[in-house]
Amino acid sequence: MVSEKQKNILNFINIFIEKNGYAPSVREICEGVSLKSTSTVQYHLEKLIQSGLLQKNYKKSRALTVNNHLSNKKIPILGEIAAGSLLMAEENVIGTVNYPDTDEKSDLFALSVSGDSMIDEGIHEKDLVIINKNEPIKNGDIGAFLINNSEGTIKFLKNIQGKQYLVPANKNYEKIPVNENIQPIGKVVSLIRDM
Amino acid sequence: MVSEKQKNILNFINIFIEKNGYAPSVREICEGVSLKSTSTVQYHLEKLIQSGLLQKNYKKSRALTVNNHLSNKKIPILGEIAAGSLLMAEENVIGTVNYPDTDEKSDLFALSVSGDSMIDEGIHEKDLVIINKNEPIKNGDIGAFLINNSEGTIKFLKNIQGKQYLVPANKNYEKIPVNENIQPIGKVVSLIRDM
DNA sequence: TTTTTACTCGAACATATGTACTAATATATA
DNA sequence: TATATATTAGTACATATGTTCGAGTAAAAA
Repeated sequence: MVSEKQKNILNFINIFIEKNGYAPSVREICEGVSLKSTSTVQYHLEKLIQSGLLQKNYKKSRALTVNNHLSNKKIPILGEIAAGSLLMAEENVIGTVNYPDTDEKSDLFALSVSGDSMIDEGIHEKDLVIINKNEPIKNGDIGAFLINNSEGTIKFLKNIQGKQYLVPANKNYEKIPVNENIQPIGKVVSLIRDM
Repeated sequence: MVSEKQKNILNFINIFIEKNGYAPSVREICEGVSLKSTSTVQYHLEKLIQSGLLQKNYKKSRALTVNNHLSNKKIPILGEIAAGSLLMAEENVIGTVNYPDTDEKSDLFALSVSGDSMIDEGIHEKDLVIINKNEPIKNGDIGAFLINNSEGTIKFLKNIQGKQYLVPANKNYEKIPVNENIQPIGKVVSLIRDM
């Protein structure tokens, strides 16, 4: 599907971006891969776009983006979960954190932990938990949940005598039966603590 | 030094790059920060370059690079600390982890936690602790130490009645007086747990 | 053989884009 | 008050750059 020349071009673009921090122009690609005509490069760029390996923006200079699937994602940190919505509205994003993720299907975000309901699991206040919205919360997992469309929380999901509960890791808190007021957000897949 | 407008522009450039994968043109910055003249943007860009916050390439389109000192480092994970040496010999590296680091002077590595001596501080077995060899361990800090040139451990460093001790966060373990057999390695600056 | 496909080139075009120059305004400083 | 500094705007220019078109070559397929 993609020829050697096209791989060559893609590689050149990758290296160029890594080195310079911005994409090469069509003419710079010409030089870089020993082609004399800009239209030849244009031709190959089209092929690469068709193959889904590259993205281009019509008439915009140096507006190439390589679809590197193994990249380090910048994921948003949400201050609190918006009432009535699981959407990550722009105004709720209080920062971003770099997180290495191999899985394209994952939909990650980070939450800053408030409270001590999971202290016995070593999840402290102000810890950053990474949540994957596309990973189901199974029995025994720690997940993020939205209660009454207003409050976000981190709890164990546990099946006790046929009923599901949100179980804290702190004896001072009660377990919460799962009902229609509780929406699962995603599984907690990682924890980051800065000291 | 840098005005609000300049911070505003830098922020816009950052967000733009993050969103699109390439830098904005001067005119796109105009729109983005509500300025009507390209020369005004040019003026502010010059200021930002003088401040060392931005890099530009003469006459090249969209060739802006932001000097984010917040780069993502790949740091080595050590399985165990080599006997008789604090050096990170290649053969001890069992992997790498991506970690966003602000400080260029820092010398970071990661250790996989073994044992439960710090469980009450929420540091679990198999957690990854990030250690900065160039950051001194102060009283009350959690640090990494090498005992008898053979065993690496994570403990509190605490000053008790004029003497220094390595203090575990687990009642089942005793505190260890600091003597010549104990070498400080570096401060524990972060913790990563995958679940 | 003819036809198709892949690749390349050259030249020209249109414009997106960086740059330069002048002027105006406001605010601070002497 | 006069002077300097910071900021903005408008206009125009030069060119860097993406795009288009036509044509040629070589190899593979029919």
